[in-house]
Amino acid sequence: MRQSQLFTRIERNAPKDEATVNAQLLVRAGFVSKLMAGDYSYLPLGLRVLNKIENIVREEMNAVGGEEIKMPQLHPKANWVTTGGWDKVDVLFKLKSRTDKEYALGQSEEEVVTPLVMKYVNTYKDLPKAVYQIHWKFRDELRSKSGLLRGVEFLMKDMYSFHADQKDFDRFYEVVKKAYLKIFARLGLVAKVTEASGGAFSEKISYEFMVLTDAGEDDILYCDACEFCVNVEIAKQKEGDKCPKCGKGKLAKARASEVGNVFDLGQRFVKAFDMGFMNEKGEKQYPIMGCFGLGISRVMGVIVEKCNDKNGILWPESVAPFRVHLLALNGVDGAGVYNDLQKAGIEVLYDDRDVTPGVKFAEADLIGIPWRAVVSPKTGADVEIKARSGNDAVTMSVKEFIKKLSSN
RNA sequence: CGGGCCGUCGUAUACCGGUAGUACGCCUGUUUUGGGUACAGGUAGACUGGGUUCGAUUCCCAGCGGCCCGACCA
Repeated sequence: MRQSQLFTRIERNAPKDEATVNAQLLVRAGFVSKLMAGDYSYLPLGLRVLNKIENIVREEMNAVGGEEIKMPQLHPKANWVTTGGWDKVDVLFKLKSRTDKEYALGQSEEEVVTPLVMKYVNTYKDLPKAVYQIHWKFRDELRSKSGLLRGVEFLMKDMYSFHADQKDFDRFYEVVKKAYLKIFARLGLVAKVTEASGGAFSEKISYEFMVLTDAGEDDILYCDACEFCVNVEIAKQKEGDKCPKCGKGKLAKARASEVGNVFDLGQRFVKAFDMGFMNEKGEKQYPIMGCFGLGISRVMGVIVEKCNDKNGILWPESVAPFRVHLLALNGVDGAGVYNDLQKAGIEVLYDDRDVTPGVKFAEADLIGIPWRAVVSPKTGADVEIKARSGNDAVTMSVKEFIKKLSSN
């Protein structure tokens, strides 16, 4: 893409009403624009990042057998009354039609997915099933905050699974847990699997996937020797205590942001809708249901919180809006290099604007594309390459650069 | 929702009870050309509604909006 075509522009000053790093950098660089507190437009650069995160999640959900669907965001009141959520879920947005019919905006989709999937589940032979969607969620938060980290409208992957028995749910949980850890690794994040409360609708503990960052809203205790990690809201231990799991390590306290979670929903929802299946003996039984959430837009904010320096963002290659930022300096035409890179299947943002080199360098650092390629009177037919994360620039032919990128 | 702070060109800021200045941006021209080049000219602003006052962008009240802390976040 030619940068001159972007309708957005980089701001030199950070917006005064954004305090978190993710909001400041993403707004300044033109990835997102705030419509109101907790609600952002995703602009061309930002949407590319969001789509990349989404696709990584989609690949891994497909790999564990999830079937992608898209459910309505506008829900009839009746489904929420059936489960009791209409009165109990505080964050539920409720609205009325002009004929006084009442609706809810989806903040999670058990009320829709349960009757939907169970319509097709008649016997144990139809189980297990896992369906998911990647869709916008609405939550009537009392206070949105921290840029993309807590919005009233946010993009979430939510998968729902149905199992004939607890054992099968436990098996699937382990499968998804591995998939989640793989997803976060691909996104350049380290997530800790954290024991947490199951919330009002599940008596069991849930597991949260936490990324350590001061911009987060959760406090966790984690073992410095093993994988034990617990949300302080249910922790029986305190900072400095011995790890209850391995007995060797000590528990450290940290701030974290919840990027994913897993709930064992038990039979609550299927019972509420009275939707069961027939077991081998011909008896009616209710499945065990699981819910697996992953906040796509929040992940985007968390990545920026983790990957930045004083000059701007450093996107991991897997989610960067483009792989290469081509800067044409001092009147040199970079179109040839641009075409060569594109022909090689490399995503390029080509800064073809008529601005001074300093501006291009500064804005390239802010946008944070992993590779910077410069063509100028100095480089001749070659390109000068620098990683956003590094300090050293090297000059090579376009061919060599393409080779280098394809070997990475 | 409780508490705090705040609302001035597109962005960031300044001053002021007698209606606003600066920087960046943007437009025009010259200049410059490897880390936000320099100069000149131009463009553009007091959230809304009440009140006090001869006069309000400034003071007071309300509304709307934003940020932060807390609570909340099946």
